[in-house]
Amino acid sequence: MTGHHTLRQTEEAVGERLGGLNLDFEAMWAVSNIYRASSAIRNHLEQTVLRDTGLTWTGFVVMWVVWIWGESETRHVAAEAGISKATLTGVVRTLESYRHLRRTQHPTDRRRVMLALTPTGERLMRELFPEFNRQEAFVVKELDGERRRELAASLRAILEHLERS
Amino acid sequence: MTGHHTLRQTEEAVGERLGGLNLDFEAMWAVSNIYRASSAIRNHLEQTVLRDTGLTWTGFVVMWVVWIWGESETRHVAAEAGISKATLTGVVRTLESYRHLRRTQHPTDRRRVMLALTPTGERLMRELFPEFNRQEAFVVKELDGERRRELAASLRAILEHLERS
DNA sequence: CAGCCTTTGTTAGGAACCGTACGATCCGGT
DNA sequence: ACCGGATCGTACGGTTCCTAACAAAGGCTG
Repeated sequence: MTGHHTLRQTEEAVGERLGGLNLDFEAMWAVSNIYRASSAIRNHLEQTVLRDTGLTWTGFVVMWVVWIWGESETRHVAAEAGISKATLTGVVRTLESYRHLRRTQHPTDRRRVMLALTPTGERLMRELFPEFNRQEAFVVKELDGERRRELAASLRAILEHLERS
Repeated sequence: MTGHHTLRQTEEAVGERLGGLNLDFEAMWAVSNIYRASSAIRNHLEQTVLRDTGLTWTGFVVMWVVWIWGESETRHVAAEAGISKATLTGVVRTLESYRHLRRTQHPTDRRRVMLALTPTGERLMRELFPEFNRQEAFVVKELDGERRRELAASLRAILEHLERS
């Protein structure tokens, strides 16, 4: 699970290797730590909450989006889940085979496909999500409320900036 | 690229849908924003820096690790890059076919495989990385130095906490 | 030095993932 | 009504990514 090197050792190695170059190290560490943290968190949640559910990470995220928003068009779900439409097609096929999700008709546009949870899927999310949130809380346990809000706000600023560009 | 909903709309929908439950919303937004930001940043860097290089994101990360650390054993590279050994096998095969990377023998243990950049790979990283770093700086442009450091520090705390557990 | 346990990287199979191309459908102008 | 362009979800091909099973090599204990 944990790598051979600590984060501090990596930072030292980078300093030695790139010390001569004119780089923005603060940006570098902010960005690379976002990526590292994201991977580590995803791994943690997969190993704890999702381990025995038969759901993949992406499958869970898709279920979550449909749960929060209710019956939705596929393109919204794909955008919200952060995956492409093409990927969603495959994921939905898997979730449909588990009877967690069903595809329904758009009321007026016959090209579009809507997604909705089945009663089974609804029950699954109702059972799973509290545990998921407990593990989310575990992940940020070392940060007090103020730092959690600050973290979320900084990330939101990055997201909004990238969306605008 | 940008979803149909804004982050704020999502937060409202979650509030309506989950308002009744006893959840840690601050943890939830911190964690989900880490994941969203990570995806958005990876997309941005793929579209800008990596677009015309023939490198995938993971390929670049593997190259980066070998570049920083020098000749390394595969298991270290996999851990540092955040991928499994099995995945690394495939990625290395690709990078080897591009002549960016080569596999060498471990001095004493014949099971182990070492990875090193070729001169071509070395030159590629030297050319690519400054541009990569420029785009990293663009990503965090909206955050001042203090908030960048604070962001990196909070993420480091999360990473160290997860590593310990 | 023989037997067993551990550790190594690879392979195999399946899901996720993307860009691209496509057929189906919708819509605006005529 | 029709025809052009825009938009929809899906099929396809290729890569990434994982887990599980594996063979090869090392290391330990007797």
